[in-house]
Amino acid sequence: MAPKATKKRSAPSDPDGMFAGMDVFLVEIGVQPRRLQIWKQKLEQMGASIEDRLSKKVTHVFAMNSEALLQQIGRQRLSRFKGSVLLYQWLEGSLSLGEKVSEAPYILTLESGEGSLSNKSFKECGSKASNGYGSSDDETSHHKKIRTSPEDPKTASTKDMDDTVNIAVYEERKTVSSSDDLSPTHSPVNSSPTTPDALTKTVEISDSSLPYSPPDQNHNITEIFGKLVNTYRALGDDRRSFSYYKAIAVIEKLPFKIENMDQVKHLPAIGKSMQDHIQEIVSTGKLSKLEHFETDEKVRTVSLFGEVWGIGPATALKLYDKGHRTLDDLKNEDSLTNAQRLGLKYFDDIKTRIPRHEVQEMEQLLQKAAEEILPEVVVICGGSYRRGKASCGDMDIVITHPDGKSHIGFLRKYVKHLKDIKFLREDLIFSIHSEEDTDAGVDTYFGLCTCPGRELRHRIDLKVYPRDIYAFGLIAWTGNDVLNRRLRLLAESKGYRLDDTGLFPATQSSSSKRGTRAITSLRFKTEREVFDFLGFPWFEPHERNL
DNA sequence: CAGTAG
DNA sequence: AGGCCTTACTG
DNA sequence: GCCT
Repeated sequence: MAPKATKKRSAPSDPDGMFAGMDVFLVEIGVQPRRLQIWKQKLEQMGASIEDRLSKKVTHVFAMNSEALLQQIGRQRLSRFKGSVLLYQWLEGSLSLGEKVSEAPYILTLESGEGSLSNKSFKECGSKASNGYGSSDDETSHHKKIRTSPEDPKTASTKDMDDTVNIAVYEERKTVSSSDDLSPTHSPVNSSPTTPDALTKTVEISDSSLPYSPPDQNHNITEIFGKLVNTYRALGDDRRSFSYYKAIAVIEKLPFKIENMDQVKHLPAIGKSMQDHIQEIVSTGKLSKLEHFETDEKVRTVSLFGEVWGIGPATALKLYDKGHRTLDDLKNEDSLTNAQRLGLKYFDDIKTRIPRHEVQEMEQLLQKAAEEILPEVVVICGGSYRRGKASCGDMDIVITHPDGKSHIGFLRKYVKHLKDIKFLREDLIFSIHSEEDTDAGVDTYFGLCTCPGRELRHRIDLKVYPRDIYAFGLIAWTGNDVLNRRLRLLAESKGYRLDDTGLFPATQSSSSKRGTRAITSLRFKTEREVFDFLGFPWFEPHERNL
């Protein structure tokens, strides 16, 4: 019939997206073009439509600050506008949370000047490294637990470094096009031998061109909450830990410094307890609850023990109850497993972050060694390395083979060889699954390795994927965990289940029966195809530090 | 099976 | 009141 | 811990 269906939208907007029904007008003054483009794209993809002028249908106006707002629209026309006038931070907050946040804190008014006020101070705080609790931290990526140590003063500086590099990489992103998949020999995104000079320079640029950047005005609060995240995690209370983790994400996005409780009353993830805590921190500067934790010998000891690879909350508590108080004590404990003993022996080694250039060196070694055993094999270092970080807590190596079958049995030979050349030093876990039956099995090895010529132990994971589900493995092990979670939730909302082994139609029986492994994943060759299928905007690996 | 890891 | 991640190995 |  009527060919009215003009479906020419390249990026299919999702009518059920979180911005559905919104008609937005964007004040472009003071917005970095790239950032603007990203926002436009996301708005449209999540159901909003963008107007080029402030027409009647417009429901939302976004601006960087009140100056830009006035400059573009003018007081009169503005006073006639009945919709919401918000800071772009609302967008940021909603995107990072995956759902619309309350508009109240982001409302931009000319009278109160709240927006312009906070905007002023943006310049001062500039591009302060956004402290990444859990998520943006790269200790590990994936859909893992919340494991970080924001309180560790020793790692503080490296965090800053990480973010710095990200900004630098951001600049040269366009040039790096292929991030993907089945292309042997040539490594993906590693190329960023940024010099210190280049770094500082880039930072300065971004300082002036990103006047909004990460606010981080409530660092006092997020810092304390971050410590609670780790503490509860160490105690085995993952749920509670996660709550603080989510609260941090919300608070970090706020464009103002919290002073009275009304500003925080209706924020998502902030309930009664959080409000009380914020109240106490704002008025006293500290949180007695945390102080208590930090002086409690039991909590401190259990936390420490839990940092040993292989020791979790339960074991840590047992060890404490046995009377152990220091890591030295544990060395004489014979109930420890092999892996735990190794974790203990190389405790400091494993905690030592690996400079990017060393990871690069090892990745090349790994690629070369792999090809000697199996030509055409694809070896990519994922994790925080692939996301462009300046240093990495460990290495996540994702492997496949383009012919779809010769990956089988590869890992055994590979590991043996890597041991022969003294690259791999100690084993933690070795699980072979591909050699068995019909499984779309992933072979996995966890162990310790050393950089050539050195003795310092690093954690390394080797994972071999069948070609057909390789893209999923690559996505999952590149992370970060926030991105993975969003992908997973998006898939879920569209009736699928996503994990590192594939994308499956959501059959309810998927959880019921065990033997029914026959459910096969949808096939995608590249990461981008997966993103596209899910209707998720494409993120280059270095853009996945959410 | 509990505990742990990613 | 009950969900908030899933899956596989170690011992 | 928060949220439905």
